[in-house]
Amino acid sequence: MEHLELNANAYLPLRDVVFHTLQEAILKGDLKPGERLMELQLAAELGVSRTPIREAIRMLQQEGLAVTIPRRGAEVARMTEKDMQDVLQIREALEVLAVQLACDKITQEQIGQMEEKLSAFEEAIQTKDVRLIAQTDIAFHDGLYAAADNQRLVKMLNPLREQIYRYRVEYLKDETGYPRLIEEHWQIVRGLKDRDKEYVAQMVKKHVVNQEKAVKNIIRGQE
Amino acid sequence: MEHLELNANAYLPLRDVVFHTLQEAILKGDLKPGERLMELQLAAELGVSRTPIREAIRMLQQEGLAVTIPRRGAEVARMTEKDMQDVLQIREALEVLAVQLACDKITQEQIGQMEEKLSAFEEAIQTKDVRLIAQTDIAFHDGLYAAADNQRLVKMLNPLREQIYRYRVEYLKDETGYPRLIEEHWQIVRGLKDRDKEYVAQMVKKHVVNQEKAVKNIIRGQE
DNA sequence: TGGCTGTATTTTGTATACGATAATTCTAAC
DNA sequence: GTTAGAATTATCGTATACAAAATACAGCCA
Repeated sequence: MEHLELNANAYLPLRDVVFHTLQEAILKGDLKPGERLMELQLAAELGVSRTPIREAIRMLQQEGLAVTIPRRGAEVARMTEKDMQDVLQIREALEVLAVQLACDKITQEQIGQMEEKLSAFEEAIQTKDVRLIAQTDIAFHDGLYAAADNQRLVKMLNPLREQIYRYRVEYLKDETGYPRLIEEHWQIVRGLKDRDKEYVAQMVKKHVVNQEKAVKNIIRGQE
Repeated sequence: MEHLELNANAYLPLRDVVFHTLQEAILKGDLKPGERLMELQLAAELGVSRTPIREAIRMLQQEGLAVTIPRRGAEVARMTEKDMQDVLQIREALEVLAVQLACDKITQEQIGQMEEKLSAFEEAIQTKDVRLIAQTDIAFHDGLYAAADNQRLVKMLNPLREQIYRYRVEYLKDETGYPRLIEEHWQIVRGLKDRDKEYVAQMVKKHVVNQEKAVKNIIRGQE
C-alpha cells in the first residue's frame, strides 16, 4: 500500500471521502487485489476513526471492489480472467443498450457535445498523455450514457467501468491501438447522427470486444 | 412501518441480518417508498445499536433501495414510472444476455432441472398461493442465471429484480396472466433445449415486456 | 522432531458517548 | 394574523470503549 491521502476537502460526510479515496486507490492499483483492508490501519493512515472506514468498506463491498469475510475483515477484490470476461460480457450488453437508447433520445445539442468530446479525445491522443487520454475517453462515454437518458443504467455501468479501469492505464499505453480507437469513436458518433441503431450496436460491440482482447492480454501478461 | 423483527438467528454479523431484514421489509412494502429510515428508531425497533443499522443502510444505499441525504438521513427509495421503465430496460438487456449465455453453456442436467422448476411453477399456479408462485418463479429465473455461468451477472440482476419485486406481489395477483406466464416459461425452456439463441432472446423480451406493461398499470393505479 | 495446546495479540463486531447541524416549535413584534 | 428570530429538539457524523473471535506464536509432550 502507498501513502493514502484524503483528497476531497469538500463538505461531504467522511465516509464518502474515504470511499472515493479507497476506490481510487484500488482502481489506480495502489491497493492491490487480495490486499487486506484493515480498519485500524486505514483509519490511522487516513487520520479518521474506524466508523467512516467501515461504512466505506460496506460501500466498496456492494460495488464489488472489496470482499469481506465475516470476522476476518475485508480485502481488495481479486480479478481473474474469467471475472474480467464476465464483466465485459455485461458491459457489452449495457453499452449496446445505452447507445441504442441514445439513438432514439439524443438531441442535436448533445450530438454537438459528442463531437466536441471526440475532438478532445483526438487531441489528447496527440499528446500521448495516458492520463489525459483516459480522461477524455471517459468523458466521451459519459456523454453517451447521458444521451441514453437512463439514470439507473449509468449507475450500473459505473462499477463495471471501474473494474476495467484497473487495467485501463496499461491498455492505453499501447499506442498502436490509437488509430483504431479514434475510428471506433467516430463510427459511434456517425451512427448516432444517422440514428442507425443497428449500426451503432455493431460498432459498440466491436469497440468492447477489442478492449476485451487487449485487457485479456494484459491480464495474461501479469500472470 | 410495521413491527420489524430480526429473522435470521444464524451466525452472521448483525449488519447482514439487519440488511436482509430491511431489504425484505422494503420489498414486501412494510417500509414504504419515501419513508424515513431513522437510525435510532430502527435500532430500538430491532434491538441493536446504531452501528449495524448504519452499515446496513450503506449497503441498501448501494443497492439502490435507499437514498441518503447528508445530514438528513436515509429514506426508502422512491420509484417513479420512469425509474421502473429504466430498470426494466436494463433488466430486459441482461435477461436476454443471461439466456443467450445459457444457450451456449447449459448442460443436459441443468435442462432437466429447469424442467423440474417449470413443473413446480405450474403446480404453484394451481394452488393460487401468490407467495408460492413468486417463490417458484424466482427459482426458475435463478436456474436460468445459474446456467449462464456469469457470477457477476447474477450479482447485477439481483438488485434489479428486487426493485421489481416491490410490485411483484400485486402483479401475480392477476390470475388472468397465469396461462401466459406458463406459456412463456415453456417457450424459454424449449429454446434452451434447441439452443436457439435468437428464439430465446425474443421470448425473454416478450416476457419482460409483458411484465413491464403489468407493473406500469399497477404503478398508475397506485397514483 | 513434529504436532498439539494454551496464551498473547491482533482485528473485527457492537455499543455508546459527544459534538454539530438541521428541523421544529414557540414567542414576540409588526 | 402573520412573520421573523431564537431556543429547543431530533438526528446525524464521528470517535472511542469494550467484547468476542481469529490468528500467531511459544512451549510442552509424545
